[in-house]
Amino acid sequence: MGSFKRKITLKHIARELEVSISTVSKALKNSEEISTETKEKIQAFAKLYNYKPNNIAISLKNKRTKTIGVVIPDIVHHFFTTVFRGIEKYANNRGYNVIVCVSDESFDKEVINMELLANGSIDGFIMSLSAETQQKNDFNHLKEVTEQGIPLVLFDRVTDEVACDKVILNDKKIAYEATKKLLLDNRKRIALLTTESYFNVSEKRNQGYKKALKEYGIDYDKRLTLVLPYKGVDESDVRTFFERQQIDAVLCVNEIFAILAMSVAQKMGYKIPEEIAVIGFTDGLLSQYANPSLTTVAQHGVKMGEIAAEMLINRVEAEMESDEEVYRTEVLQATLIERNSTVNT
Amino acid sequence: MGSFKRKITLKHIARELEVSISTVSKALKNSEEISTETKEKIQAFAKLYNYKPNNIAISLKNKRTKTIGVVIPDIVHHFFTTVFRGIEKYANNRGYNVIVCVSDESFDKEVINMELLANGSIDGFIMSLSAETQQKNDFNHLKEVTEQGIPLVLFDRVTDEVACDKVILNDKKIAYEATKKLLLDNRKRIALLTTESYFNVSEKRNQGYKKALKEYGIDYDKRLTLVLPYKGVDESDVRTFFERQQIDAVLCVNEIFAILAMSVAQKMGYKIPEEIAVIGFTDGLLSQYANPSLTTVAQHGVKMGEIAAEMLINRVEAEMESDEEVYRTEVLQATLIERNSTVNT
DNA sequence: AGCCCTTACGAAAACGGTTTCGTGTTAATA
DNA sequence: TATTAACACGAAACCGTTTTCGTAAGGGCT
Repeated sequence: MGSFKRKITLKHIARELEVSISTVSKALKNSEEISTETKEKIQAFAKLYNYKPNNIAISLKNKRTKTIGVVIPDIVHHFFTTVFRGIEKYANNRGYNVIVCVSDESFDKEVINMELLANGSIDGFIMSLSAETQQKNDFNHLKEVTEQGIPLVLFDRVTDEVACDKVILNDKKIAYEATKKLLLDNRKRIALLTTESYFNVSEKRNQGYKKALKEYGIDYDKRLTLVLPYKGVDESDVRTFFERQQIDAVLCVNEIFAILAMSVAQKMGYKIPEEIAVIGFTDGLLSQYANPSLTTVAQHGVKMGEIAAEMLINRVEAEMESDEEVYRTEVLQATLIERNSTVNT
Repeated sequence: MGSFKRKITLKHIARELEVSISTVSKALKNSEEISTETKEKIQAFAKLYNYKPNNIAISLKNKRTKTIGVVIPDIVHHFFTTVFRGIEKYANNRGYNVIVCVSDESFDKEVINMELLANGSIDGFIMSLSAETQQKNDFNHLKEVTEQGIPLVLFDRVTDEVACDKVILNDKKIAYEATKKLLLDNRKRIALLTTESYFNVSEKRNQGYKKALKEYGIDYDKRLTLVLPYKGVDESDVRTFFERQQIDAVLCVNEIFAILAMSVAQKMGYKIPEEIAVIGFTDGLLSQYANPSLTTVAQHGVKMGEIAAEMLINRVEAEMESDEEVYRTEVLQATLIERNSTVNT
């Protein structure tokens, strides 16, 4: 049969009711200009046929799409989905839609996706840098976007090279505190499982770790730091590392490293937390359901997403392009959630 | 200061080069109609000023947005993100963008989101029903969408009430096989941890479970079935259940139930898999990193997403609305991944 | 010289709205 | 009765493209 109720437009209503398109438009907006009688007639008709204005046409007219583009490195990832949830929630409340692109940690995909969206599809970007982008240190695609006047908010994986609003975690401080907690528990040989230093968050966490050590008079021993790839970690690497070094605690820059460390330690016969304490980052399902449950740094992704969305939408709607090129960097306080992979002091 | 490189349009180019807009448009499309000389001039200029056609305008003209709407119940959820990844990957390859809405398991949010997107923003929907929608059994919002001629593909949580393409798992069969595996291992008292039966996937899995039992001459004992809420499970409920029933295996309809069952059983002193074997659904991080690692049903979310996207885009591009109202339901074969929560036979 | 056919381009409509401005009708006022 | 203001509506421009159709200019032909 084909479809019946094809979308109806102003033109259809106008023709049917023998008025002009402008009259219909005004009537539906309840304009004072139109007589009550006509308005009622038009509104009734519109309701009957379930008229809804075409978003695309409105976008074209207003040069506003009411949608924001989110570019993240990975979607199957607790922290990012959590941030996304915050973005989506806040954005929806303010009448915005969210369009997602996944860079897959690839520079090229990031560039392509952004170029695609930057041509009118969205009012602004919220993003977290891909691994490759951080490694290459090439941010021209971001700069181009901002130069075109498209607002941009960076979160978590940010860079100083681009002038825009940012939302980050106080990574250094919380890593410092986590390490301190281990030190207070009289741990002396604290290992650090981290990623390549071009990840600015890892770098910050490393700094916090070192700062705490220093404060407690312990020399940084680089043999206690294990650098792992961000994807596809090999368990045996962790095992070798644990065999070579004597260790009584581990600080990990993410959840997977933590669970892995714990698992390997357990297989080697260590008791957790008695013999080896473990602290991770990201309070995901893994941390909650691990055995023992993981002490971890909660990154408050939802909150971060909400803030990012708020900053972006405010920027978008401050249209008068107030030339207020004063960008803010919002720093969120992470919190340490103590569970059973560390002893409770 | 403000921004320099504001987006340039055909009109700008036309004015600058003193030609008409149509000439510019044609030149940029390399039309034969335009002289080589003029084309080169225009193309050079366009390149110099980094001209990119405005997506919104093109969408309005073509009545095609090249974006698809995805509505899922939850984003912080391994299976859904996995499907999303498949959708995104396939869609991007065919030049489509993806806009996501999360229904949060709420009927109202699902309706609102769909209405918002159905007004021209997208070319078609891919979705999985929210819990509430399944419970209410109200699918008018879906029907309206399809009646408007907007293609729709349902995945995983589907319904017979709506005529459209679907992608599902052979839930019954795989649950049957999982149960059979436990039975072959000589387990006699197999518990089932499931959700309310209005979740059609749970219902199917329950059926598979029962079928296997029957086949092995074991009467279905409803006391061995524990129905849990889909969100916010209370660990003590599981414990009480385990205390009341003697059990030697558990089949769980999702990963969280499985990890929980395992954790409670361990706390009660049971050895896994020797005394109690556990099988879950969804091969996520939890299953992989659990201790012992979880035998689980891999749902092949990426594949499912790809298929859904393919079906949708084909439908969208078959424009001639060939009236071919022949809808397909693609059934994916799930596979059982055997790990250490069951004994290897 | 007159005709016709290319060639190379422009005008205008269309997509579906919003909005400014103009105008015919009626009623109130001088 | 003539002037004017209020009222109710329509015409048209505009957002940025695409595309159809029309046409001026120029060349080749008889």
